[in-house]
Amino acid sequence: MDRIQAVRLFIRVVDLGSFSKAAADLGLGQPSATKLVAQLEKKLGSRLLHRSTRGVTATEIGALYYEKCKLIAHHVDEAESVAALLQSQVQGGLRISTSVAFGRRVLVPLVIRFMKQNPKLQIELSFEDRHVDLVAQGIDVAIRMGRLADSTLGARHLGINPWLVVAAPAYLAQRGTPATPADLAGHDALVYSTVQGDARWLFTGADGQMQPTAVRGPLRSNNLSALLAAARGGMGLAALPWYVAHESVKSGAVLPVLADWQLPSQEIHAVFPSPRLVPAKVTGFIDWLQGQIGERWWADPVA
Amino acid sequence: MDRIQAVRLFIRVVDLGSFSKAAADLGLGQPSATKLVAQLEKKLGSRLLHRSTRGVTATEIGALYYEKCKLIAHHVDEAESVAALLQSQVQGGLRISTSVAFGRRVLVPLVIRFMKQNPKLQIELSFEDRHVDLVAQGIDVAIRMGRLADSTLGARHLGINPWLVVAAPAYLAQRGTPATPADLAGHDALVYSTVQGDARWLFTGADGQMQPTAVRGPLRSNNLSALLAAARGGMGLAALPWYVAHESVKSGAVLPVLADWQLPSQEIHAVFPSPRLVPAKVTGFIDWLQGQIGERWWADPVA
DNA sequence: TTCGCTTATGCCAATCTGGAATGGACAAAG
DNA sequence: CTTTGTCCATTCCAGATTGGCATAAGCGAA
Repeated sequence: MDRIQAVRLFIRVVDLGSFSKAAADLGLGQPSATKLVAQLEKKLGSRLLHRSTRGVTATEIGALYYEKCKLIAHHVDEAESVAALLQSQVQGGLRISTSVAFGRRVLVPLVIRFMKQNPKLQIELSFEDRHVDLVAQGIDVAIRMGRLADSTLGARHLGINPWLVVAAPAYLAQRGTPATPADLAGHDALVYSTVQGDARWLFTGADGQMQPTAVRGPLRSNNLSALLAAARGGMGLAALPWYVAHESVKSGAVLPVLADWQLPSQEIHAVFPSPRLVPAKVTGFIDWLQGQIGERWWADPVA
Repeated sequence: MDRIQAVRLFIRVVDLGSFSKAAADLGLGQPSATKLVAQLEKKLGSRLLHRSTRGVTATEIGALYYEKCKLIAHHVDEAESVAALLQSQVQGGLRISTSVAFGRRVLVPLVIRFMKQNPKLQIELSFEDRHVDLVAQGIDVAIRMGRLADSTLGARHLGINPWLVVAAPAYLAQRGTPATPADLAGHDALVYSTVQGDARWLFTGADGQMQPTAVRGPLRSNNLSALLAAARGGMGLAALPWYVAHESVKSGAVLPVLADWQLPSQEIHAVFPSPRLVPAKVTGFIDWLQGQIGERWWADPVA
């Protein structure tokens, strides 16, 4: 027995003065209405309606209870609309977690545009390269690179994050330009410790042949901007995401190396707690993000 | 699924931060709690709680909904207490229907005493000798004489209403005092049309022998006081309830006649709509009435 | 009278509930 | 590092409940 529906039914019965009409109004059978109100009365231990064969009228207690019921129904509607409001509109707080480099270079301009379109949204951007616990940290959505860990979290594929190897022209002039991964043995590598912690770059040739290549060099860092700066300074070769290197490549500060060899691309995912019943602000943000990220998003982040 | 209980459960879950504790608090199993809240969320289409293995915390929507839920629970409690209040205390309006003579002579002084003991009670006394429709007229309790009609109404036996035959001493001196019902043939009878519409008095002798006796006379009335007045005026013999005749008998204005012969006593009943779930004000009044009406109530109405 | 509309009730299949047991995950303690 | 304890989610099953159909009965209107 759903007592809230019973309350709603009772209100309609009093309004219409009839079980049958009220039942039809709420889309259930007349016997159900009779039984439901009878149960309500039993629970209250008090008769609410005077039954006659010609209709029903409220008793003294029933009339008072009717007023209270209208209050209850009103508050229930309000409570449901609270949820519906937050559910339907993109508003409230949205906590986003992202990796440092991707967030700083790609996500920040996108988020700023999204904020302008949704003034009611309060965004908190959290930069963390390690994978944080979404639930524990109260994160609504995290943008993550690479393969997803087995998890009960919800996820949406956003795009591909391609990588390349770059070096400064001065470095290449001095140390020569490698033509194959094997040539890297004699070169200095700038290693991104977070992803390439094992100091191996996995190249894929034009024939699809995978070729893991051990690298070593003077710098390891978990900060891609630092690696880019080092590469621009001629400190060695760096394997970087395109979105990090693109500007420097375009300006000529660094040159692509081993362009015929592919580094493994990372998948970009939006991850959020619980795949079911996701708030509209989260799905809205992710949907919008998908629309913004095109095929060559890394070439022009603020397209 | 009882949504009100679900709301109450949700409140406890948020308060205690645990499904298990809240379930134990409300006296149900932990799986039930999990399912109930899950259904609540499904109905709302929005996740209310962040689950972790260490406990639960409210989501943003859940926190807002929690506040609303406390309001709802408060109003529900209030509505139930409204019913309980009217149910437990004798207060509100009490509509009583009674026959004219019994009401005027017996019930009115009793009701006045009852009113003094229950100041919150608003009583409406309706005098009607015919049997009214309790539901249609909004009567809470009716005091009825005689055998009950087959009915779905609730009823309580209050006592016995004995009758007797009286006449004025002057009348008896002039016309003689009848010694047996058969003697009535030569007498004038004052007929109470409501009960004795067929002009027959049903005597029962000391041996238990029933003896219907046809009577006739100069006056028929549906008002017992009028018959008493006529009897006191020497107009004839009247069959009256003891409570009507008692005072006049005591003062000697009329004398009992055929004292060895019994007229059929009427049963006195309190009748009320619907035998189930009777409001406390009704049962309270009837209980009190039963305590007031003793064996010889008709001899001293304001005992 | 007959008709139409109302409420109350018995009955039955389908559904749903609620509890026990299990699994899995995590945190604190040893 | 392992153990232990706690907590949530899921599965499964018996039992209760629901909701609708059909029906009865009462009452007012035509």
